[in-house]
Amino acid sequence: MTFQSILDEVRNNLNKVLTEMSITGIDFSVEPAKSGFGDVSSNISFLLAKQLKKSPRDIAQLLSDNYENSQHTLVLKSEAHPSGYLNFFANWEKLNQLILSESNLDTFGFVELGNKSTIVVEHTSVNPNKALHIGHVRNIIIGDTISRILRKADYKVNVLNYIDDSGLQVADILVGFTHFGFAQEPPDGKKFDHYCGDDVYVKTTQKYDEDSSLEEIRKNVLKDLEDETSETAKLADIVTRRVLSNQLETCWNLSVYYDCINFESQIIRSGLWTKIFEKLKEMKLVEFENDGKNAGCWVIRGDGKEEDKIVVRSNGTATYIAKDIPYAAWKLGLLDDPFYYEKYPKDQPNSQKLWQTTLNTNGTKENFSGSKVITVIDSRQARLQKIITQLMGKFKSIPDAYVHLGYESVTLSSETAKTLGLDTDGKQAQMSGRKGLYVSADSVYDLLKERTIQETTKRHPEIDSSEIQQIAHSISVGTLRYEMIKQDLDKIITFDLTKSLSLEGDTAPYIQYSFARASRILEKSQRSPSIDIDFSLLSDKTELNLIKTIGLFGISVRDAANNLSPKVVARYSHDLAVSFNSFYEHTKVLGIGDEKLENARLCLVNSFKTTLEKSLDLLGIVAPNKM
RNA sequence: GGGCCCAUAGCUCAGCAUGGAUAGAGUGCCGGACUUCUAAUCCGAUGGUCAAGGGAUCGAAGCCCUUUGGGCCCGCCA
Repeated sequence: MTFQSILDEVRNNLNKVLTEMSITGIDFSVEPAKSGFGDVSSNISFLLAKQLKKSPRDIAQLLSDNYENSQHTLVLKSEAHPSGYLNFFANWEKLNQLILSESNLDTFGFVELGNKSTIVVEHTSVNPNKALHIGHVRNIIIGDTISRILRKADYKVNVLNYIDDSGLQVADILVGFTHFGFAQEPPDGKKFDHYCGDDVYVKTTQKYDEDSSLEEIRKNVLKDLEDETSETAKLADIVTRRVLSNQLETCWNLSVYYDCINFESQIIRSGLWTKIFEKLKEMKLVEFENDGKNAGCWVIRGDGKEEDKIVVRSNGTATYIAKDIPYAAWKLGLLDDPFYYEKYPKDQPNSQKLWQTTLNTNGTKENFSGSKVITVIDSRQARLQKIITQLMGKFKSIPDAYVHLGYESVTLSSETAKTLGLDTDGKQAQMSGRKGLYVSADSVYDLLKERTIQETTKRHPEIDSSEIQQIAHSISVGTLRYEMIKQDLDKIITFDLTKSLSLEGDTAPYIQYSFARASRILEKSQRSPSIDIDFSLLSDKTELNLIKTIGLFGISVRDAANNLSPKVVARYSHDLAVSFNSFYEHTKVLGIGDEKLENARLCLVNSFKTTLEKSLDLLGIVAPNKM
């Protein structure tokens, strides 16, 4: 695996050197060097200092001398740095060849971590009573990116979207339709999901605040939802599926795809809860309270000072968390699967098969469970997810079989909140579906698209409008996705409408632009680059740095997959673009009057282009050839 | 009252898992580079008590403890 090869060589040789010195059990690092310190660095001397009673500097020198005797192919020389680090310099002629030829393989960047094991990634799972807002976008982009990375890391990934079609939020819009006279058709071409969220949901919940007696209606509707033969349930089915269809359009537009859609109503009707409840009782994971404040309830004991969690109320009904438990167990394949599966009525744009659960026995049997499960939900649900994780840990012996991948929420900047009519006194504001305080995913996309169409048209007046549309789409999706993924999961994103339209600096367009530049060089060269070149011709600092960065792709993928950290790939893509832009500004490729050198550089440009394409693909971002 | 997360340049963030070299980007401000493979770019300058204090270590932005400031969670709601 490219740059990994030289790391492996160094590690092996250092181990041999240690063996010769009769030293064992040292867990030293071998990693890509910081710039200015050779190509590979090891901290080995620091770790030996105490044992050998010498300064790290002297040890580095000793190791370096011994290292010179070992067989090396990719390493040119070692060097003891006065700081104590042991640095290695690569034989770039060989490493160039290795990296550039491997980068042309389809499997470049593929890492063997999952060994083809199955892993479930659940994300999106937005209540089907509203359109996706910018906070949901963070969820779906994290989930989708993680799925793509895990596939590249040799996992078979099943992507699920859980639809809570029988919850309170759905009940609320049903109340709006059945009791407050909201028309079932949205006005003048408004998307149905937007209509439900912006109008029906917001205005219906407003009425509860004004008149608390309406709560009774709400409760009855919620109760009716559980009975599939009721008129309420039938209407709910029509409404939620229509909203879901609109939500999926938004997701698909952002290049987010799924394998299977699960409906909460079916989980309830399947009787899975009863089965898992019996199991929980058997395993004494739930206990019946005879007295105290939770008398008559079944509870899960809290950890330490934490409160007990009620799973079954004293009236015998199950609480919210009780719906999550069977679903989690189902995802892990711990229960006999009660579902049948049918094709979702619409095809996904990428033609990936999309299934949905059904209780109708006409469906087929499929398997969407996994030996591991990753559930992407924002960290406000950390407490409930912790309980689920602990329960699943009791059922399944594999460590970390159930992982809650949490992330901080997206808030609105005070300026953006102000445009929505909320004065926050300079503070950021939490979004709220009920209050109608949110920025929809579709509207952000539309604004970005408008902006990028303008920008692209200005730069390329010669391009026809359908191509402009396509380019603007790629840039808009890229920009939105990149903004949602480039920072760590535990950082709050303060969304600002104006700032989100920035297309410069650490953004997707910056990265995409470097791709377009490379494409144009290759296009103008009018030939396909050959790998049969003299690799020693690529010796300029910017060339070597670009090759090195290309070679680090696999290490990046592994790091991202191991740590479930999508931003690692975002940063890698950016680093790669920076390396290329620096190369581009300093080195000419075409028209330099030296065909061999031109060939070599074309080969490098081509490697860069295919590597960036693969890297961006993990982020769900497409780079246009022109922009 | 209990629990989780955050704090690094004016602003937004990397680096922290696995301690070691001159703590890096972007953005902003200032100054340069388009008759050149696309300036959505590049080069330079400016900018740091790594929130504070303590501890362990030869060595801390990173590990441990405490404190401060900010965000979130803790219903027989979902």
